[in-house]
Amino acid sequence: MDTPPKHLPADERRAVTVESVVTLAGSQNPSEITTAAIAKHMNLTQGALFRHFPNKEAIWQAVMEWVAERLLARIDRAAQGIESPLAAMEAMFISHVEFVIEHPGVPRMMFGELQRAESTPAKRMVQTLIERYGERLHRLIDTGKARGEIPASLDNAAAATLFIGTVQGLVMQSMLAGDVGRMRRDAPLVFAIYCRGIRSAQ
Amino acid sequence: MDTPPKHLPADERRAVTVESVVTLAGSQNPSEITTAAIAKHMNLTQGALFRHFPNKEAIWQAVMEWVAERLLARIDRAAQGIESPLAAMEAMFISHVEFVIEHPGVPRMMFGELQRAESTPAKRMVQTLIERYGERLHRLIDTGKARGEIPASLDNAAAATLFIGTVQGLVMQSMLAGDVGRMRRDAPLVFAIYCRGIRSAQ
DNA sequence: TAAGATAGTAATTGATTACTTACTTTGTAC
DNA sequence: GTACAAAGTAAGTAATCAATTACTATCTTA
Repeated sequence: MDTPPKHLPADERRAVTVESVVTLAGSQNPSEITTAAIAKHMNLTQGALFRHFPNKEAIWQAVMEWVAERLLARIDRAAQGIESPLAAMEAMFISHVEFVIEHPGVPRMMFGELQRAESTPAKRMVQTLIERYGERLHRLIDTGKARGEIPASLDNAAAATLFIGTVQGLVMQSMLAGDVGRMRRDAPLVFAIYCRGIRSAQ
Repeated sequence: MDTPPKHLPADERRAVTVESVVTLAGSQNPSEITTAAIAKHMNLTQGALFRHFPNKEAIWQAVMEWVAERLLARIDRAAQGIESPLAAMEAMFISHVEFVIEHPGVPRMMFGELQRAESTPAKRMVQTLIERYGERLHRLIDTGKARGEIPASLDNAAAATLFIGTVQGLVMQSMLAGDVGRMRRDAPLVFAIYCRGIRSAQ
């Protein structure tokens, strides 16, 4: 047992905090994660958190920054070097699903933030994340059209919406079943339907 | 101004309560709807709510029962009398979207309940709602296969998952944009892609 | 090694929330 | 019209939560 040191530098403590929240969100409703629960999970007193974050909102902002950074890096890496846009989209899809399987709290947190009425920093971070995700999809679809893999008549925005919705449908089914592993099995089947939908002419 | 009577029969008061929650969820995070907010919205004191519901959980249960009943009735009515299964699915899709436009709080509440870790009565109600929704889709897809509209090779479960995910994708885009109305415009475009996906052979 | 900065603890605070209680008003049946 | 039940009010209560405070332990560096 190498117990972690009691005192951590501020940036490391912030990183540990973010990871704790991501972990906790994997097994409970994100809106019910208290600062006390976060502190307990990292063997810290509740008040100590506020040495590193001005308030709870700032914790959530940091968490969503972590998510945006990691997820975009993951799908970019997955699509990298794949010539066919449709194949690249499939790689993005699968890697996104794998990311969610590793971090089941992520979709929970994203839904939770989007539901918020006020425009919090965390919510804005989710919004720009999905914006950037959409940009990547738009580029791939355009390339697909140029290469003749995708009919020019396809509505880009609808195709991008459906792509993200497809991931969400999988996530929701797994939340219902309480079994994230089945996403891995279902993902290729569901993507196959999506793929035929955007490939075939109107 | 015909002010509503101060004293309502218990069942009417419960109905008003449910409608208040649905309305409030349209403009704020469901998990942040307090009993005080519900009472204020219906010009009642907070304590009076507990004359009609044993606790807050019971209020949420009643709300989700309302949602399940209304939504299933709506999509059943939409699909009724339509011979072609694909056309029936489109009618279901559109009517579901219309339902969400009328009650933008509904998807918020459903997401919120599904995220809950514990198995509350409200969460179970959402689960059976989606189960029953899935049964209807399965039946339509089977009929479509029998009639030759849909290839027999199609994976029923994946197609059902994607159908629901498609609605969710639309909902999420509208939550992002803060504009439910655009769902009405995008719905036919997105469904067209889905439809080609399940219609075309592998 | 002394001193200042950094990171931690433990206890407390004020606000909020679901729920309760004692009492009052309103509708209705005889 | 009176009695009784149903429905509502107003003022609580205990619990929970984010944030603060006063103090302590631990690093770092001159």
